[in-house]
This record gives sequence, structure tokens and C-alpha cells, in this order.
Amino acid sequence: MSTEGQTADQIMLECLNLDTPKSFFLFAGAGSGKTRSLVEVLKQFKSAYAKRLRIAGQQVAIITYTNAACEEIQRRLDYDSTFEVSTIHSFAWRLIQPYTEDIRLSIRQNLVAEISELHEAQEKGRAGTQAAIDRERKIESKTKRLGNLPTVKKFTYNPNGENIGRDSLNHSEVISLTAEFLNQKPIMRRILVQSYPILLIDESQDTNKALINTFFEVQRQHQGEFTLGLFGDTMQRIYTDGEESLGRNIPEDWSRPAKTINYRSPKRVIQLINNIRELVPGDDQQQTGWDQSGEGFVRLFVVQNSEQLDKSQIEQQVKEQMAAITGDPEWADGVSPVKTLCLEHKMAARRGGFFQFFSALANIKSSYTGLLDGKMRGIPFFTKQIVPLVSAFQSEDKFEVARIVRSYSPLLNKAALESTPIELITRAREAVDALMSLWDSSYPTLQEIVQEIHRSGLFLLPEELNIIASRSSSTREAAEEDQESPLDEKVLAWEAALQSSYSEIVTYAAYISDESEFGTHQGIKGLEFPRVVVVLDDQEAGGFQWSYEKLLGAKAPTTADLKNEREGKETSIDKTRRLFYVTCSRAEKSLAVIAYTDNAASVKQSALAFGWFAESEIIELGDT
DNA sequence: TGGGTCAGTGTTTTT
DNA sequence: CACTGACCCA
Repeated sequence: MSTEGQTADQIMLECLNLDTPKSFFLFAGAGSGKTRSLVEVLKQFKSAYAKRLRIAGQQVAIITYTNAACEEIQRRLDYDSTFEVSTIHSFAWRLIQPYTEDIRLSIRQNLVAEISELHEAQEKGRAGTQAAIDRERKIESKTKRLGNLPTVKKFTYNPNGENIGRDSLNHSEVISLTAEFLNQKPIMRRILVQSYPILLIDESQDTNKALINTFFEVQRQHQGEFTLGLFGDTMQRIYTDGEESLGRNIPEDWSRPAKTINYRSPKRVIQLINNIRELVPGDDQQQTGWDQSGEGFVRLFVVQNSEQLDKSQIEQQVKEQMAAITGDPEWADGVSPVKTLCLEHKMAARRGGFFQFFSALANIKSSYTGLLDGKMRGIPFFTKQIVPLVSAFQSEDKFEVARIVRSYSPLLNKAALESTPIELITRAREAVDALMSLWDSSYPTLQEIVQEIHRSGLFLLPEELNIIASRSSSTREAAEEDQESPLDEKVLAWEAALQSSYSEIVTYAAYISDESEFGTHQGIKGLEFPRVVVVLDDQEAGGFQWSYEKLLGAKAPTTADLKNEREGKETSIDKTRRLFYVTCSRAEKSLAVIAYTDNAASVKQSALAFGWFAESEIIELGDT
């Protein structure tokens, strides 16, 4: 370890002094060992102050962005109760939860304002369009919520999932209510400061703007009794909610420690990410490599878009070339992890071989989160029952097969009352054998699996699947004419999803449990992988927030971009550059960037002109 | 008929 | 955010 890291740790430790508290903003770049510093400093803090905090009934609050980061820090702090580690959402909810009447009042005011805005828009807008219908529906649901508001005894909120109940608040409401209450109610500020004399915020660049500014204000008003410690890297702000000017407006009397060594990436990758952020006006943060880091490799593969492009073949080719270039056979041995980062889940789904299943269910907007975490009704039936059963059966693990059937099968429970154990077991075995015979020739479709389970009764079918399985083809046609209710929307989506092969559910299950070789550009915040492929493909991406084509000069900046630039605001190019920075900085050994583009020549030229890649590091693939 | 304005449309990431 | 298309006005 260099002295630089110790210095930052030392500064932070000095700030965390209950008698002379001092706030700080720690610049912690990619791979700088920030979590390790945090844990080290907190452990030292604990030995000096834990007892005093406990007597006063106080804790140190540590706020993270994701659940994964939260669990990681909790674990590394040995689940010590001196520390309250939570995501921003669960922390915020704990603060405001008791204030039912204030929440009710605030929500009421918001609803009234939103409804009147909608009415206004409805008068201004054209009648009969989708937008008008949507507005009408919104007015209806907001009015309904307004009417229901007085009957709410207690508001509910689930930080980790869907919040669809009558009494529930959504994610953004919890955050904005917290900012509002802290701003308006001195007592809330006092409770916060007294419960948590130290508040540390990880990934502060992505913390909600209103809330982070409120925390600044709380700190300003409670100097001498409150420490606010922000960790972050403004270059890694990749969510729209964060404060743009964070880091530029830090109060004079704060400490500004910096961890500028990158322990994660090899020198060539660090040079690339330094070059990427060099182009950001006003950002002078540069990282240095660790003495023991290797040189590493970066390559840019430029692919001209065309109709008949076989992307999977190109991406395989990239891995093989990377194996040859780096001398690291694990790039292409097919078993070692190579992480491929795509902009969107759908792009990952296409490459990961579960697109049909995923995109069908992605149409159910109300439970998209459930699709991403695998908790959507209908999915655990496959991932927790069918997939484990099939894999146990195929590896001839009889105990595991028996365990799964015993845990889930109504065949055993129900029949248990009227039959002898031997009959039961025979029936269950026949049901399992019948199911498994579907795999005899090739993979069955999910539909075939569902039909077979429906026939044998081996497992209980979730509602939507049961509806589909019980339908005869004539009732199915009748049902298609009437697709009004939300259940029908779900049933339709499931009908499409069930057409996919069993293999899709297997690769999907791996994806949502983070065992897949694919990830999204944003979802991999804070993670690291030895071999990284970054896929840039505007054409395949559906969204409009990022444009790699503009970043790489293949597409001219738009009038909106030029206007933003003139006004000193950030452009879509700035946003895309930061996302690109985050993806590239994940690599521990070597990095391959694949740029699918309408203008290969411009991409190559820009990559050279920016100084990001050398001529010898750019490889053109495809038709050219 | 040409130009200007603005509503409508598509739609992704995390909690 | 960027684009399309409806609509208004000269």
C-alpha cells in the first residue's frame, strides 16, 4: 500500500471525531479500494467511540446505492450494531415512516396539483390520442388515490420491490418526502442528527439531487454535532437523479481527501479511462496505476452496421482475437468468465439466449422489476421447482429429486389422506418420469412443460399458467377478443413467453442470479471482472438517453446538444462519456470495446483523435 | 405551399 | 431526446 491511501484514511479518521466533527468529500475513483478504506476507518473509529455511541443510543449511518453494496459493507463490518448500513431508500423510509399525517398531507397536495395539471393538459391536448387516453386514466387513478387517502391508517413501502398496494408509497415518493420533511421540519433534522451524528453516503454522485442538497443543508445547520461524509466520483454519475454540480460546491471548511491509485485495472486501462475523463472540462482527476499492476490490453473493434451482420459470430471472433492478442487463452476457452456489457437487458437477453422469454414478459410493465429479480408470479415455478428438478434428475441425484417433489408436490400432500405411501410414491414417480420424457429428443417448450404439469398435477401451477393450461383452443380465441383486464395482459404475455424453449429459462435464471456472462452498462456499478467486452450498439438499443454514435463522432451533435453546450449544461454526449468511463473501468486484465456503427471511418478517426486508442489497437471487423 | 409550433410517440437504467 | 405529423398562418 502506498502512503497516499493511508493519507486519505487518516484524514477521514480525523473527520470522524465526535468532539470536533468535520465533514468531508472523498474522491474515490474506480478501483481505488474505497470500500476497504471505509471499513478500515470505521473499524478504527469503533475502537475509540463505540461505547460512547452505544451509551448515547446513537449509530453511524452508512448509505449505499444498491442492496448488493449494502450487504457487502454489512458483512465486512461484521454486522456490528455500531453501524446502520442501509440503502438510501430504506434509510429514508425509516426516517419518515412514523409521520403518517404529514405524509398524507403532502401526498394530498401533490395529487391535487398533479390532477389539475393533467386537466389542463387534457384541455390543451388533442382528444382521442393515446396520450389523451393515458391522461384520462392517470386522472382517474390519481383521483381514486386521493379519495382513498383519508382511509389510509398507515402508509406502507417496500424498498426492494414493487409497491402496488392502496396504502403504498413508491420509490421516488419516499425520497422526495424525506427531502421535503428534512427541509421543512427542524425536528426531523434534530432526530436525524441525534440518531446518527455521522452520516456517510456512498456513490454520492448518484444520490438524489434534492436529498443530497438537503443533507448539505442539515450539515450546515448542525456544525459541531454532525459529520457528513460523501464518497464518490463525479465521473461515475450515471443515473439522472444525481446532483450535476456535486464536488464543485463543497464548503470551504470540509476536508477533501482523495484516493487516486487504481488497484483494479492494469496500466493501459487506466490510461484509457484517464484519457476519457481528460476530455471533461473542469475535471482534473486522474488516476495512477498501482506498482504491482500489469500493463494490460485495450482494443477497439469497429464494425460497420449492415443488414446481414451476425453479431454473435463477430463477438465470438472478438474473444478469439483477444485470446491471441493478450496471450490469455481464457478469453476464448468457453468456460472462463468473460463479462459482456450491453446497454440494455434486452440486448443481454438476445446474446444470452433468453430473448423470447424475456421480451414477452417485459411487456407486462407493472411487474418489470419482478422480471429482473425473478420474483414475478409464474417465474419461481420454473426457477425454483422445474429447473432444479430437471437438473437433479439429469444428474441422477435421487435424493434431490425426492426432496423437491416432497417440498412442492400436492400429489403427495393431497393424496396422502387416502392412499398408502407406496402408491403415493409410485404416482409421484410416474409424474416425474412423464415430465422428464419431454426431454427425450430435445428441449421442450415451456408450454409443453406447463401442459404436462397440468395433466399430472405434480406441482401447483401459478394463476396465469393455470389459466393458460386449462384453456381449450376455442376458449383461447374467445379470450383474445377481450383483453381489457390486467390479468389478461399478463396471460397474453405469458402465452408468448411459454412458446420459448426450456433452454431460455435456464439462461434467464443464470442472468438474474448474476451468474451470467452478460450484464448491463449501468447494472455493473461497483463491480469488476478480469476480461470485459463492452458492446456499443445504438441501433440495437431502444432507449434515447445515450448515444455512442455521437460520443464517437459517427453522428453529429444535435441542435439540442449544441444549445446545452452553449448554455453550459451537460449534453447527451457528456452522459454517454461517463457511462463509457464506468464500463471501461471494470476491467482487471484486458478490455475489448466493440463499436457497431453506421460510420466506421469516423469512429476510428475519433478514437485516434481523442487519444483513446492507438492505430495498432483498432481492429475493423465485418464486411469491410 | 412553405414555415413554424407543438402535441404525440417510443422507452432504459437503479431502488 | 429526437423525430414525426397535425395544424395554423401568411
